[in-house]
Amino acid sequence: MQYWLVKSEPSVWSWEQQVAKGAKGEAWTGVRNHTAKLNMMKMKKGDLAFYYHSNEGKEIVGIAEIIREHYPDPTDITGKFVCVDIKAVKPLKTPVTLATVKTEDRLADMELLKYSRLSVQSVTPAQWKLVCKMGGV
DNA sequence: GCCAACGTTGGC
DNA sequence: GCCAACGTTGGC
Repeated sequence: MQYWLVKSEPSVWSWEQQVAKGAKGEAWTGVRNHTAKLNMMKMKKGDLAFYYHSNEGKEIVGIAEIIREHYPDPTDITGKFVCVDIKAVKPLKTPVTLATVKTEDRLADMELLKYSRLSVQSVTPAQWKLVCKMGGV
C-alpha cells in the first residue's frame, strides 16, 4: 500500500467534478512528464492519493483511491504516456493549504514543496498520517 | 552527447 | 504579470 499526491488545476478538473463521477471514477489523463509517468506506473489498485488544487486554492482538498492501474493514455497520440483511473473517497474536513504544509517542520520533506511542478508525487506513510490528522480525517 | 534557447508550470 | 525551476528541443 502506497500513498500519492495528484495535482490538478480546478479550472481544468476539480475535486467537485471528481466527486460527481462517484464510484465509477475517472481517467487521470493528460500527464506529459516522465517522472510523473513513472509514479503512475508504480500505483496499485487500492492505493490512496491526496487530491491537490494548484493555482486556485493551493490546498489538499480530498482523498482519492486508485481503482485501475496504469494503461495507455487515450489522449496521448504518441502512445508514450499512461493514465490511471481514480475515484473520490472523501474530502478533508479542513483543507490543508500549501502555506500550512510549509509551516509544519515534519512536512518539510514533502515533494509538494521540493518539486512544485511535478503533478504526480509520492507521499510517505508518516506524511500521509499527519496531513490526514491536520485535515480532520 | 553537450548546451543554449525556449516553453511550461505554478507560486507569489 | 513576473519569475524561478525544470523539461524539451535542436544545432553543433
